[in-house]
Amino acid sequence: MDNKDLANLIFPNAKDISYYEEKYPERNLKEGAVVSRFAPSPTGFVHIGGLYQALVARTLTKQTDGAFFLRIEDTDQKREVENGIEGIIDSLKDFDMSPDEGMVSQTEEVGEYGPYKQSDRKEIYQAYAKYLIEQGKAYPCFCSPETLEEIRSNQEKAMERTGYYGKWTRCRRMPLDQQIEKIKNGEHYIIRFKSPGNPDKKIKHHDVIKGNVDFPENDQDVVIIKADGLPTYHFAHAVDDHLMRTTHVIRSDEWLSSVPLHIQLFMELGFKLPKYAHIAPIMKNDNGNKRKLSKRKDPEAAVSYYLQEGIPADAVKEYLLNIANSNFENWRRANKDKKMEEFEFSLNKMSVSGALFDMVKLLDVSKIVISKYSAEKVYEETLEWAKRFDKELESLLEKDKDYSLKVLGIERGNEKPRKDIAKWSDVKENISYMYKELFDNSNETYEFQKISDKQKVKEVLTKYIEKYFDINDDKQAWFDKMKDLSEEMGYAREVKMFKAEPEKYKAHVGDVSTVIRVALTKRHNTPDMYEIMHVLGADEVVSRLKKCIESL
RNA sequence: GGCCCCGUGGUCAAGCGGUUAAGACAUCGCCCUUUCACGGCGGAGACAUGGGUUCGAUUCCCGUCGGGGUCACCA
Repeated sequence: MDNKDLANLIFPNAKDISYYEEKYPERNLKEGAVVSRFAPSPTGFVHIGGLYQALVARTLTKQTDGAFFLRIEDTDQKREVENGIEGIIDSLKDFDMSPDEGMVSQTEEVGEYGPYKQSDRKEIYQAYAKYLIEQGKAYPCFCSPETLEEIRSNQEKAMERTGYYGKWTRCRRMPLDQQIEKIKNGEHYIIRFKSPGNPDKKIKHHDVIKGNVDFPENDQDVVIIKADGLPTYHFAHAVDDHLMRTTHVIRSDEWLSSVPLHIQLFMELGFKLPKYAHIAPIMKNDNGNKRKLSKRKDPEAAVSYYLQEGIPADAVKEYLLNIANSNFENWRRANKDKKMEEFEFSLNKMSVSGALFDMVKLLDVSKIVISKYSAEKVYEETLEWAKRFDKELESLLEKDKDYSLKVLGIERGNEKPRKDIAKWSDVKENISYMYKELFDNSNETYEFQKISDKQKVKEVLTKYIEKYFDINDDKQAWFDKMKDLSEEMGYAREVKMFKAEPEKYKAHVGDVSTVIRVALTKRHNTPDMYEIMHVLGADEVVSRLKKCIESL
């Protein structure tokens, strides 16, 4: 009787690990190619932090002609959510970040290193667990949850570290025949790793992001195969990332403290250790305290939130890239028209501690991204958003596409485009006055500013219609007439003149144009009025101005 | 509590023993031949703290304080 008999008793059908080692050979990639992955659990929506990790991993693999795959970590079936996998795949697609290999739907996958869903890899984990048992590096543990609880409370009483380790273990040194007998008797058990570690010794580890970190060696006999036959995270990580030939494990820094365990697992399994990059999570300020963005409390934790709000995926990615490598911003300013993929991303420039999520900054990034879009692109994107979230806007845009393109094209496509759209949900409010039906039915009122005396307003508008308005004027002529009108009314034709002698003039050309602007749009803030008039057309301009006069 | 990580303006951050301590967002002025925006110029605003080491510390070491992570048959 030896460990081999025990291993055979526990996993009689498991293959020899050499089968898998041959089946999943080293990838044939060029020197320096990064193989990395996004490995979420299908337990709900994709978290912005998950997208962040995926973006970092994917960017790196793209940059080095490596491979980026999606692995589904569904070893905890209790927490699994319906259509969880589809949700993840769709979210990645929404952000144009689909993986090169891995799951492509709830049940299908592509790639040579699968299965990419852990629950489909049961036999693989068992083969490696069997291997460990044969080597005497893992053992069956018969402790019940109650026993474990008892151990824990004893440890607490004795003021010692909690866990299943060293002298506290019950099954670690159980004689072989006793183990076999218990199994034959049908007792329940799980498989534990027999840790060779000594916590008095330190291990040095270099993390690509965190730098050098020293830890005591792991001495916990963690469970590697659970009662349901599925592996725990730690074991699955070691087996999968080895067999899938991952070069860089890029994950959230909550895993940093299990690195000693993972290193040990890789060593005992005879695997080559991948590089680790532990990313600090994106935080939120909560009453002066930092905390992780929470799925429960923060709507902005879900990536779907950004799409709902109408923030372009590109903007979210640029913002995230900004957090990841702060020199991205400078690069972006210097390379306005390049694709963000051309930015040379660097893992070790990533911040060691977690950044606070800044919606204001995101929106600023988004404004810049959108300002560079053509009218067509804005039209298409807004329409796509409206189809899902704003039916009224959808029909408004579709009713007269050419007109909508003109509206969205105002002050766009030039050197200094406007930056007043941060998200698609801003668009309707932004352009509604340009649509006759919305303008006519709006309950906004005419709010005049400096020149607000009814008689004066009426005079400005009447004179403008009768004497100065001509849709065929070029911009300079149009503006000169605005000045002429100001002068005729006794106001300053130049702002400078007004500033020099405010008492003499009472108002200036800007105030006059504001009167016309308000009459035309009921707004104080609008893009260039000359362009607006041209998009509206002469008839509509005159009709709006007359309507305003009547209302006075 | 044990172990580990972190601490530069409101936020994101450069900096790596000698700097007027960058830059971006936000904020406040001013300017830019109409408003707003864009753009330009300028202002205010920071090295958590106490000890060392050093001719000299934001940079190195230790303590304190503060923040975060982790200690499951969850990932």
